[in-house]
Amino acid sequence: NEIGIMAEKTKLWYFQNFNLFKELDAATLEYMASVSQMASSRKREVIYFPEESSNTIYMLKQGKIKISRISPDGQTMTLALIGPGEIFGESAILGQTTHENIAEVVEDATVCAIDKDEFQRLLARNDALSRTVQVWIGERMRKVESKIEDLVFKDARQRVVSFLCQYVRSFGKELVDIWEVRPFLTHQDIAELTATSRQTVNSILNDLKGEDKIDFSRQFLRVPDLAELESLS
Amino acid sequence: NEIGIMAEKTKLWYFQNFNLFKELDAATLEYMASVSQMASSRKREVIYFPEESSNTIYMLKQGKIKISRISPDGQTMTLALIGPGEIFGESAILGQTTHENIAEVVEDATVCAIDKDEFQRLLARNDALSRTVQVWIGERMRKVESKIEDLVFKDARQRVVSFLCQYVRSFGKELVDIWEVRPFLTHQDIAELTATSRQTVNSILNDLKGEDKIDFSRQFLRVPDLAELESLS
DNA sequence: GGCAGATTGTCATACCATTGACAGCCCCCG
DNA sequence: CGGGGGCTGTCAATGGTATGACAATCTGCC
Repeated sequence: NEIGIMAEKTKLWYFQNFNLFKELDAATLEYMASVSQMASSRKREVIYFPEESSNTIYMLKQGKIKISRISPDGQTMTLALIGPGEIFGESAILGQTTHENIAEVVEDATVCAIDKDEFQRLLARNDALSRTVQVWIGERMRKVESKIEDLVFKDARQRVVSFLCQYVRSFGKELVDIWEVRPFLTHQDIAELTATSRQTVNSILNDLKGEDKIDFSRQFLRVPDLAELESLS
Repeated sequence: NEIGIMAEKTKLWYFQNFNLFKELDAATLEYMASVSQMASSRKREVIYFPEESSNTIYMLKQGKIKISRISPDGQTMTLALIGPGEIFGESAILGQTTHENIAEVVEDATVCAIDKDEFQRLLARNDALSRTVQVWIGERMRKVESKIEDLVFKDARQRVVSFLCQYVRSFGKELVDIWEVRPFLTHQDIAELTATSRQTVNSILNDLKGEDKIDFSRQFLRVPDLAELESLS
């Protein structure tokens, strides 16, 4: 990893703008800045591997991270995409001693790392933070459960549509009634996120383009009517 | 629900034997007993429905509960089976205001209910409990993620086998090298737990019986060599 | 500016598992 | 003790999706 140690002030500034920590007092933020480490990673770098011991909590300042698993025979599935302002590696504070997932950078990232024991101590001392983290874990749980629901109840097309909507909502911008995200993912990435095959993603995407539900190139994805698209999932 | 209010002493005794609360001090246990309510429910009763507001944490003393979801067109899938000593309805402390799942009794149960705010207060005051609950949430997260893994990587047979192993390990007893659980579930139940169809479960189960990997009737399930069975999943 | 590697497009084939339909069985309840 | 509702067994038909193969296209890099 290409580690760049940042000045305390920069880190503090980052924390102040971290939406998860909005309600924390200045002293706590300063303390967090002092015990954490900030680093930059480029696309395709891996933050942690399965089996690695998990003793760090990560906070993503910018970029995108994907959390995935690989089966014994090499198939890959992606559990989640992490965006700016989100935490990952949370299994460390949830009693797991080793990682079961792989965290890989998909878009050049700035990541802040904090030791899990240090974080535990903060949690114990700070009720507001503790509550915030609880809610955030709940959010993660909700997402994972709804992923199961999608896998069981929906077919490939609905899963892809459902993913596109979430993707646009999480990472896109609304510009005069049209939602846009950039850069767009490869079909392979989407296949791993939706538990389908590359070829299936390709044909679904082109069908949707033919129906004018979406427009895309390798650089961007645009959705003229997000509500309409969501109704298809 | 057939509610039987129990004497404080009985409730206290229950908590002392609740494995999640092993490390708590006597005063905390007494307090919990005083603010909680114990009730009995019979098979097929529902503890909570989707959309219902979630403001209670439940602890299961005896029996079995299934946590499931129903799709708009009526298909059912089961996320988890809860056994004695486990908590459910945890979404309440994870910031969800309403339930998304349905909790249904599958084997006559004794359930202890505690208000979520009361529980939050306990968590804030008691670090040991807080940590215990964190770890337990982590365990739940691990199970849910591994359910996704099964759905994506494994075929129907492997999923059923994998479920049988978990089921036997969680709810069975080892008697002279043979594992046994009773009562056994219906094929429909297993289908909902493994995201397959009733007919598929039936044929897989009979195949396994033919290969002498398992033995079962409507009353029981026996596994002569659990390690061997596990190797098939 | 052009070439190599990655990505996208398209098709035919194969197959796992769902669906529906129906017969037989068990077990409980009247 | 007999009937009926739920559960189990079995089969044929169907279909959604994976897979493999290959061509066309793009993109970044030398």
